[in-house]
Amino acid sequence: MAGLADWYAAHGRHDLPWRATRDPWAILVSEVMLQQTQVARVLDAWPAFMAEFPDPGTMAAAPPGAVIAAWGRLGYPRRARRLHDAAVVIARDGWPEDLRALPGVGAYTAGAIRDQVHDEDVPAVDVNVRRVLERRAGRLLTPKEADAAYRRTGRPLRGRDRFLAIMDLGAAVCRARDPRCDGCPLRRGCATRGPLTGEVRARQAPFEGSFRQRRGRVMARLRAADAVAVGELDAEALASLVADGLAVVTRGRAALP
DNA sequence: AAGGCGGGGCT
DNA sequence: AGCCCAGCCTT
Repeated sequence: MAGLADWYAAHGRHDLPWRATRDPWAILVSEVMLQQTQVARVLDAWPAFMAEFPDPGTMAAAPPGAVIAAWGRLGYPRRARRLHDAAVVIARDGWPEDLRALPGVGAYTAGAIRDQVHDEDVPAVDVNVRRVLERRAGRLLTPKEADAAYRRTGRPLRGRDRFLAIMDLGAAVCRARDPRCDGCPLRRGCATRGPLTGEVRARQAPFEGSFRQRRGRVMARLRAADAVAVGELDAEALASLVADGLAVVTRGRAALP
């Protein structure tokens, strides 16, 4: 069986448009969009979004609401709000040494950007990478253990290629459901060769009828119009959006900030 | 450590 | 009718 490097060369997602650039802004946008959102949906949204906000200065000069509107139905609109906040920071101060100083950028996203932009070789463990590492190890891993396992995986790949190869393997082969172990380049040395016993994921409450759905409906109204009479909207959901900086209310009318 | 936060595609 | 998704932030 060929190694991970050969598998990645043949089966990696080399078609994804944000992989064709090393522009940190373009990659930051893609990573934030990809937080808890499938690749296929980001693929639909990223090009037009980048055309509207090609650099941090352009986004910083726009009101947050323009970014929230452009975010569309990607979900978790607070990501759009934080991305605008990040753009303001970058436009004013430049890129911080520690990317986690940017709103909406945590340990994973910071590592993913460093790997992809500068070809650094730092662990970036998302749900896909974690699944690969834990199944290979045969047990659940703490964050520190996962970082150590990451460094032992995929050699001689390093940096950007190591990150993307493990990521793609997790998405296409070492899948959450129905893993395709027969075609896995890491089969040799894998402890489980299948789902890990006790591999559980926090289950989310049903969306139908939820407060999240109510918030989403108000967001959709605000995206579609310049302003909406407060009386037409779900008051609790609107208050929650205002608290998150996703809506403003002036003189009885609600709008994007 | 746990809970909140969209929305859609796939089974 | 669930399951799962390139997480992050607050409590």
